[in-house]
Amino acid sequence: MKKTIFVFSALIVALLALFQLGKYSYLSGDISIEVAIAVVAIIFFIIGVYINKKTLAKKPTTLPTIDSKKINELGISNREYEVLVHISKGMSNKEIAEELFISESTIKTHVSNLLVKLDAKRRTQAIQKAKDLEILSP
Amino acid sequence: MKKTIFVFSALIVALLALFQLGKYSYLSGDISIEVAIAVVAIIFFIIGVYINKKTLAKKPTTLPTIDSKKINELGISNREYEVLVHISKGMSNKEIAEELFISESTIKTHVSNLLVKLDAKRRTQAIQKAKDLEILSP
DNA sequence: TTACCTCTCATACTAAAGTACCAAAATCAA
DNA sequence: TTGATTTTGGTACTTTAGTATGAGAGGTAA
Repeated sequence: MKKTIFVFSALIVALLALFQLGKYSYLSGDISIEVAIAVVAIIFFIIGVYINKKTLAKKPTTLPTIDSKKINELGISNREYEVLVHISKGMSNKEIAEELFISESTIKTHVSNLLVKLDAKRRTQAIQKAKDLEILSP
Repeated sequence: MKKTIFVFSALIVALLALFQLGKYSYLSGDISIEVAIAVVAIIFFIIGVYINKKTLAKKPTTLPTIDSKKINELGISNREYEVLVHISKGMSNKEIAEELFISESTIKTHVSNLLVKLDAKRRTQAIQKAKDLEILSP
């Protein structure tokens, strides 16, 4: 909002400056009206494009939020979440174990706990539910 | 691209028209130069905003496209794809079999074929690859 | 220190998942 | 109708996944 006010203030100032330029060129005849208008047109066209780009750039609030509140609400621990992420990448328990330098048994424990906490019967279902709960990026 | 050319052509025409308007107002003195410039500024500002909105509106090419070309390229049949969709929902082979009114053996066959065609070792990996290939909605 | 939680690991078992190989219907294009 | 492809199904087997249970190590708050 503050930026918007600032930008429009700048626009007004620019307009006033151009008025003076217009009067000057009109009186002196140094600059043709065509050129002045063309310059004004180009400048404001660019300003229009720029402002809109700034505005729309922020707009995509299409929540790519990898929320952490629900993770705590579900009682999912750090390690468990880490395992969950690896599962969603399509890794096997063995591969995850090697990746995290712990035994496959431990992974199985984490997975079992995850399934309970996510109320899922399978790891594939856990992936789905986790994404629905926005604790995993789609 | 064609539209871009069209728009800029229109812009040029508009500029030329404004030149004439400028000359006319200059000669007749009916319209002050300040007003003319202000009008030009506003018009082109709006044009700039409009064009940019059009451009950026298409930009979010966040293809929610459930593409079908790659499905054929990978040699995935209709039934196999149907099974793939159910897998991505987190369903077990047995559940898919009941859903599609066919035996679990058949599902296993389809899944095996899918894994080969998607170059995956596990169903979870198949889900990931399928989404990367944009044959499954994220 | 006790109580509690997280992380770790193991064993033993059940249940899915996946592979390999084969083969009979069904579908479809030539 | 022939030939190719898809869909279906089975058996037998191997491999992951997942459950149940128990337990030790380390950190933390009461």
